[in-house]
Amino acid sequence: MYERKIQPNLNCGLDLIGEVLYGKWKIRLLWFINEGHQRPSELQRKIPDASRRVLNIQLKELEGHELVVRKIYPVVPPKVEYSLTEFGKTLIPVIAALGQWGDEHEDRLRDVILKQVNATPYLESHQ
Amino acid sequence: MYERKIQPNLNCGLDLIGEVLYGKWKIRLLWFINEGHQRPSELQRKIPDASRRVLNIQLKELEGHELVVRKIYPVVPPKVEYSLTEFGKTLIPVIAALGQWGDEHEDRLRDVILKQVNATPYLESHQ
DNA sequence: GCAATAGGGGAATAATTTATCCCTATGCAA
DNA sequence: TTGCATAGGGATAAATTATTCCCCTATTGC
Repeated sequence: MYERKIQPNLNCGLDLIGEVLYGKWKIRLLWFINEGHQRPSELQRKIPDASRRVLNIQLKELEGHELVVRKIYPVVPPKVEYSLTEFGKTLIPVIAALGQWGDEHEDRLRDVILKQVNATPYLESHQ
Repeated sequence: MYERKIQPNLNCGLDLIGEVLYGKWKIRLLWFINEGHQRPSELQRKIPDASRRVLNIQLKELEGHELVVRKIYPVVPPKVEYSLTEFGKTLIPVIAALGQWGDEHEDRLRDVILKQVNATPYLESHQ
């Protein structure tokens, strides 16, 4: 794993939640696990843009932060299931609030985001 | 500015809100601006761990996403004030929910975060 | 023996984000 | 005249995060 060089800020609630929620796919992982998609391969299918590797890494971090638990079934081929801990479940309403705000302002958000992204002239075929 | 090479995902509300809220200091900027700390130098004092530069950059992005507006007073020395747009204000309850969850679980969070951080043996004095 | 399956890990590299350093400009105070 | 406060930008380095590629486990079925 990567060795942090800059100590995290842990001053206020926002710092703290940031520490456990940052990571490109973490929120979605929590969401899908909550929806019942518990096996790694399932999660991967739900989040095809992420590589298998990152999902594993982020799941491990979520586990370390006690938001999910990993249950291993001693069968062959191996079977693993993730589920939310009680602690992790308390995050669901918060994530729901985030998603709801995003959904409510979907059009506007898409608009301003794309405006930013396209602000700098398109480069392409750089080689 | 940095030229994105990977297109952002804009599929669901969570993707969208992620795009505008990611950035180490953005949430806190929005929060403090909402609290009435509107001038850049004030924001810097409230967030001493961030460099002046990053705050400027992230404020600019927030402005580009139409969450804040920047008002310039033509005086010397220059005076600038940021404030939330109506759109930005709609985010405040969401941020409050994040902060509240963090505050409620403060002790436990600090605990699991530090456990993770210190999991890998302390390196230090590497040179 | 070999492929398929399901879940993971290591190393190297690419992408992205933050931090550092230094520079511009104005008017006022010491 | 030097220094300070205010606001901001460019270039570059460093830190962090994510992606890619390849390898390993063990069993069942051909």
